[in-house]
Amino acid sequence: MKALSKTKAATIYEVARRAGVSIATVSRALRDSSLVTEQTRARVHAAAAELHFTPSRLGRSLAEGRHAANGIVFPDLVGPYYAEVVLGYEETAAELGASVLILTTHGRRDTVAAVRDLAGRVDGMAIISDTVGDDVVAGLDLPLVLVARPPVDGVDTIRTRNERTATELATHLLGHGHRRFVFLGDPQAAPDVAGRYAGLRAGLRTAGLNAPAVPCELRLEAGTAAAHDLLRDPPDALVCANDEVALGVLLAAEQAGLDVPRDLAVTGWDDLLAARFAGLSTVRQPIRELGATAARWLHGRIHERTADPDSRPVAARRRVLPTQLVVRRSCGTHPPEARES
Amino acid sequence: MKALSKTKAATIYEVARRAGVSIATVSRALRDSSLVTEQTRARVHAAAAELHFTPSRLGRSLAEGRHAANGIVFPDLVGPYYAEVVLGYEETAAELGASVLILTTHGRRDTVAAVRDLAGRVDGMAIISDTVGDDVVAGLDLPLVLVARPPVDGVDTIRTRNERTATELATHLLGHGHRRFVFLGDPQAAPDVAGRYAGLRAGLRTAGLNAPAVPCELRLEAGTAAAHDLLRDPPDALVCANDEVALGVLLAAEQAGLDVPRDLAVTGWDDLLAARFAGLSTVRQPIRELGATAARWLHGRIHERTADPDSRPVAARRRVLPTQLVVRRSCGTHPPEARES
DNA sequence: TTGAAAGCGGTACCAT
DNA sequence: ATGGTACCGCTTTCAA
Repeated sequence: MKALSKTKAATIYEVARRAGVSIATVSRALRDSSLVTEQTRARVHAAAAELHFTPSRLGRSLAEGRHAANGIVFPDLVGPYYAEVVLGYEETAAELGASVLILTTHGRRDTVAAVRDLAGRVDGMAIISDTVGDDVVAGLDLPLVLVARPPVDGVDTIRTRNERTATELATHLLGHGHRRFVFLGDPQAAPDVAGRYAGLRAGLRTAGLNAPAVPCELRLEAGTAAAHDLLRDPPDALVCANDEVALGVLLAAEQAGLDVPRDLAVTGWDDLLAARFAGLSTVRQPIRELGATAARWLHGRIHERTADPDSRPVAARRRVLPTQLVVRRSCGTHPPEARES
Repeated sequence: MKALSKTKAATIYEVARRAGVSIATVSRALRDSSLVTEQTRARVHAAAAELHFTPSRLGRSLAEGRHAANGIVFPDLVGPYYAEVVLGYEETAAELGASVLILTTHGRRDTVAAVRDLAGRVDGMAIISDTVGDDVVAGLDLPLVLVARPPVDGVDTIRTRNERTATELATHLLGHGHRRFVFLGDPQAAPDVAGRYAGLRAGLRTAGLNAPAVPCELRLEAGTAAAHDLLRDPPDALVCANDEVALGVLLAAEQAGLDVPRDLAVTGWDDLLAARFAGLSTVRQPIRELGATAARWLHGRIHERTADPDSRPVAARRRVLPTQLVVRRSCGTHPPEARES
């Protein structure tokens, strides 16, 4: 019969009694306040150590009026994309002394309630992509950073470049001689996708061309399924909303006995690890930096009022991080030196 | 001069005053206690709505003595592996009403302090892989689940099968006629890797063979670098600790002008998306289920004491989830029907 | 330098 | 059914 391992945690009162001082003094000593004698400081630390005392976060947060935690809301974590954003976010948040709470909205029943609940647990939060509507965002009463999502009045927003690079991509594909284009993805579904489609069309317009958009979920299987139909009468180039879709298309093309890029050019977006091995031409984004910047901005927003309550609020920030075309095999035949392995 | 958007949140006291009742009644009404008149219930709800009142999580948690949040500790989120675990974990935790706090230990200075801090913010936590030492685990005074990590006395542990499937893999490779093996990975670095190496050796032993282990980080670049040396005198088969390493090897082999699997067989572990496109033979694990189970167990542990304080603690649980060999091109030439695309 | 006490924002027991 | 009030565990002002 051993003693129970799950013992009740010691409180500041017990430490105080053991050290023979008041709780106020314990608090000061443990926070290295300069108003404590070295002697008492030592006594308190000793008592705390003996009792394995760790201040309760709840008590502390309640008294301080802050959580020392930030939230991040995203659709899911299936592709590497969001994982990378979260990683950059957590890393930077941790450096700045904030824990991170995550919330995925994908298969959730009441997203709005979940987001509101999260808002009650953090000092600020990042909202990625189209996870919650503008009205909800506007109604949240805490520092916010929008990531890869259309701006909302008065809220900081950070994105990666979609349109311009998509236009570049279009130009590149035109250079291969492709004329019949199809965009595979749903511009309605995500702002990023909308931007890519818009950029593609802008690029094609210069050649007097256009491309229909075939809605498609951002998953590999969806890409394969959509391709099965499209490949009966394949276009010259299939521009996919992201790499997962494009990889699905490659699979379907192989099954259909089509050669990429001879019979059909295919491009993606994100530069997943798999894209490299599939020889997929795609677009690379500084995803990690996206998350890191969000965390940094949030930290700034959270502390700016505290630091100087009289300072007028800084105007909402906007930033667009550059993206980069990655040319591989799948978009058309290139002279060897133009290719990247 | 508009009013500040960041207004101070309303408290239960203000709602009480506005509704003309006591805070006790507000609390009851909002939690749908049956001891409140329908009339007052309505009045309170109205007052709460007018003030946009949301109960403070801190106040609530402090009073209830629980966070309604779980933690999860993992090395990083670079590969898809941990992301998938976290995803399964968050999904299930959310269903069970718990928020999720994440903590990555990778580039962190004081891991132990960070883990202890996290412990103070949650009701229970999952610890993945070798992120913290046994002593620290044993010292944590809250419900815990160990994931993909050697058991610690009295703590629940869940893993995926390594040894047995690695032995299967060895047998399969021997069937291809391979005799000279090298294991690429550091058995010291992670318990999963150790298990895979042990299983491989067990399998080779049946043929009177052995395989040296060449330490290597679990990253693609590390695989490429390590392969550059090894490929001067290539073994028959290079068994890699995970897919990222194996993919790095494939890249190196291509650069060296070696054909896989003719000149060299290569295998990985994890079945990343990229593995499929690289034709890499590997092992698939129910990663998501790993995280989901951890969340479920944790929920059970957290609530078992509360539900029935007199119940004797359940013995530490152990579970090993099955894994599955995925045979593709890279391990050797197969008759077509034995292959999986 | 130290202590007493007033919050922080709720929950739930005990009366009425 | 409702109100008063004692916590929950800490920080911080105000006095001494």
